[in-house]
Amino acid sequence: MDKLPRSFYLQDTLTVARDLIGTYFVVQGPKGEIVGRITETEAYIGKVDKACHAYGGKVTPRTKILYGSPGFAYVYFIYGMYHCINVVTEPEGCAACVLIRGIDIVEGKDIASYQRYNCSFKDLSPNKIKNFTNGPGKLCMALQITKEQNGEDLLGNNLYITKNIKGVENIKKPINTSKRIGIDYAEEAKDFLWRYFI
DNA sequence: CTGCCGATTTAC
DNA sequence: TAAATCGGCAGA
Repeated sequence: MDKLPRSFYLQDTLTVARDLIGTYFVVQGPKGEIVGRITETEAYIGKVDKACHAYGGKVTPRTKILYGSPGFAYVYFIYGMYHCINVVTEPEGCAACVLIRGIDIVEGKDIASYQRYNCSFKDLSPNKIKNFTNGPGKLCMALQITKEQNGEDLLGNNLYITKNIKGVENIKKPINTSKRIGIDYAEEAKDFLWRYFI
């Protein structure tokens, strides 16, 4: 189990977004461990990106964490009912991050299922399984990630990412790119191919 | 303090 | 296609 080091998050944001695909997101929650293989990410880079919350150097209480050290969680509340989790990238002073948009749960399915649908995983319909954690708000619901986790160190013990987990082969699949989702207001930035997925 | 809007999800 | 639902932020 190699926890990704600080130097990983220090890299260029597009590199981090691409290389996070296929890694394992681990949450030690109150009810136990949940592990999900990352299948979809998006990059946000404040300096040049009108879709980023910290575009143009904007500093607010919410965006402050983005300017800090890499390898910390940026969790924000959206649409009055959902949370999204990002990992902060690049050196301190650069507001940039990677949004985790999709995972496949490989451990702790039942815990996640109760947190998302309030029932056992075995009782999920095919449709619910398909829509289990294939969106940023969905996966935060399943992993019970809220603003409690905002600012949490991803090199700590509660929340981290590993390259591999024991007993599970990290199969490399072709990584696709596309425009990012839900940012049509962002002018030229809406066309950046900063979404990565398998 | 007021008012608008959103890096979404779900049901119809 | 539209509703749900409220914190964040800009502007008065």
